[in-house]
Amino acid sequence: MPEGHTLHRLAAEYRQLFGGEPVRVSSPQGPFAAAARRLDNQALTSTEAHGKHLFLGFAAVGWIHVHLGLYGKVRFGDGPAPAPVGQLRLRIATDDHYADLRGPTTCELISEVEKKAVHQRLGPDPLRPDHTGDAAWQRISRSGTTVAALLMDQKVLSGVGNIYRAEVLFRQGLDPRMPGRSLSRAQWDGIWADLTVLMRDGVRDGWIDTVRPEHMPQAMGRAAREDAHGGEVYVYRRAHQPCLVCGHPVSTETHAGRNLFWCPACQPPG
DNA sequence: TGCGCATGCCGAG
DNA sequence: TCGGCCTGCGCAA
Repeated sequence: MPEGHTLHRLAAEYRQLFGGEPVRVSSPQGPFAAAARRLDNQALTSTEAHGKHLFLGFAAVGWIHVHLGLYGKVRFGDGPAPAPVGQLRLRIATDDHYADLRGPTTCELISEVEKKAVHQRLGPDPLRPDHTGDAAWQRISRSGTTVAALLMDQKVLSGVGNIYRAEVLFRQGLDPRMPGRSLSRAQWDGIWADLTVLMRDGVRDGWIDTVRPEHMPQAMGRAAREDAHGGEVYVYRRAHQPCLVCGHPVSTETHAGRNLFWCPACQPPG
């Protein structure tokens, strides 16, 4: 489930399992093998996430920059790592733990300067305490692009994917197709504040759960509501099903190549 | 068993 | 705006 909360969880888990100590680094297949040899037996000194980007810092060498894309996954395990199976891009291991990275869009060794350049092309991240929504507002308030597209533009705002986009706009009662420039400052502040809450919950829980208790269907047990994305949501992938608040069927359309979901009654135009 | 789709992103046109 | 891509899942056949 690679939206921003996933990467912040990964940064914390890599830090917890491997931080401060020398680690074995290997890349059994693929173009990262030479870089892995340079990192092998170096200490992992820091980890951080910005939006959907993960950075693993080795002070003596540089940073591993990871982007999971749509398919990438990290699996952590206890004990000595088993023999690698299949396409394994990056393994970090000690005698006690291992972490296997598969299928990422990006896994590269970069310098401090290159890392800065990545940060500079990303918008503020609601999960980073040192970020505010101001820079995003500067872009959004002057744009004729839809709010739906702006929220997914990582140069404007980082860490929000299709689920958080759909859910925050529902919770704020905003039509996803309204242009950024017709959003009020108060509405933007509401989006940013709500994203901060929702995404922090996502980091804490490991899944995206956005439905307020008063809207939770009584009949739904925990097992039943944990579907492909993990938690319970208002509109994401609930096309044609009744809105949990008003009962109107949830709408869907392809918008800029991605599936968009909203309730036309709770999120009216204008 | 194989198909289509998916929470992302890029480059070509 | 579209196709492509590194994977994994649910579903139909």
